[in-house]
Amino acid sequence: MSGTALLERLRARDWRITPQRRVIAQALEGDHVHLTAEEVLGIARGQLPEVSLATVYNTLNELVAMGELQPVDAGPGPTRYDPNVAQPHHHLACLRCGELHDVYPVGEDSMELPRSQRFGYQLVSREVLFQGYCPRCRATAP
Amino acid sequence: MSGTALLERLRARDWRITPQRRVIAQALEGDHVHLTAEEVLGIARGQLPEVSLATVYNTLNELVAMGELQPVDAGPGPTRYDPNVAQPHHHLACLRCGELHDVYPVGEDSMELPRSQRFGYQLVSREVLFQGYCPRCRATAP
DNA sequence: CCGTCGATTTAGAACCGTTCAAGTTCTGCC
DNA sequence: GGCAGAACTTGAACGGTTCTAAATCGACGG
Repeated sequence: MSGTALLERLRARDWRITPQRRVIAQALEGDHVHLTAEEVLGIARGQLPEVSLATVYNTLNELVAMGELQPVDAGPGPTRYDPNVAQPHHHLACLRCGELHDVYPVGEDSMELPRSQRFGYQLVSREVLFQGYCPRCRATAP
Repeated sequence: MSGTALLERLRARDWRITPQRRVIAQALEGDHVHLTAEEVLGIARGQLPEVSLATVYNTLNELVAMGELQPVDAGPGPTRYDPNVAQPHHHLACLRCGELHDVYPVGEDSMELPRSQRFGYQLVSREVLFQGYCPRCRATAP
């Protein structure tokens, strides 16, 4: 349920929308998308061939800083970026190929960190990551 | 509560214990230790100056593969290695400096992934990571 | 003992993902 | 048009990890 929600939110923030930023943001639209920087570059170049990798990284980092994108480090390989920041959810990752799914476990999420366990930290987020082997990887090797 | 439990477990597995592997395993002893590969190298070299970084990585990877060590990727910087694999626990990491603590939240841990959310994966582990800013980093900058 | 074979270690090069630096181009404003 | 600042590009640099080739070690059989 989005359309171009991301772009609209960025406009609402008075964020300067350049052609490069627009195609990068469009590449990220969607609720179950977990692209790497290189994949974003590939998609963006389909629309605007002269986009550079550095701009992709710059833009991704800005989106992360403004909370519109969540970086997910799971398993091997490059960071993946999750544009679904509205709905709280967890991730399921393949330890072998790095494939990533959104998951919504049942019956929990009272899980808070008691003050005695916070070590004086200012808490920002909680990440839950389930790890395993996807059917494909399970088939092609032990 | 350990002593040289790790080394003993490794012996029990018929794992060949060389001087290098021994000093590396000794560097990892402890329940609240979260060393990086470089830190392990430093400690190991205190006992055996000619240990190489490649051997540290080889050994760490073998320990991870046999389930005696858990790699923790949190925040920036290099992977940290957690020898506390007996007690299930979570982690609290500083987003700025990468400092890592073990935490034991209260009242939860029924959190299972229902079959309908497993996507055919063979599940191996669940990681919970709390992220924030440690008191020191909070003091020295916004 | 000696030679051989496989496992382990080493130094250094290679690799990958990401960031940085320097110069260029674009945008909006006067 | 001209200026200032932001954004972009290219390519080099960087940090962490893995790979490669060669040296070394240990166990075993002859």
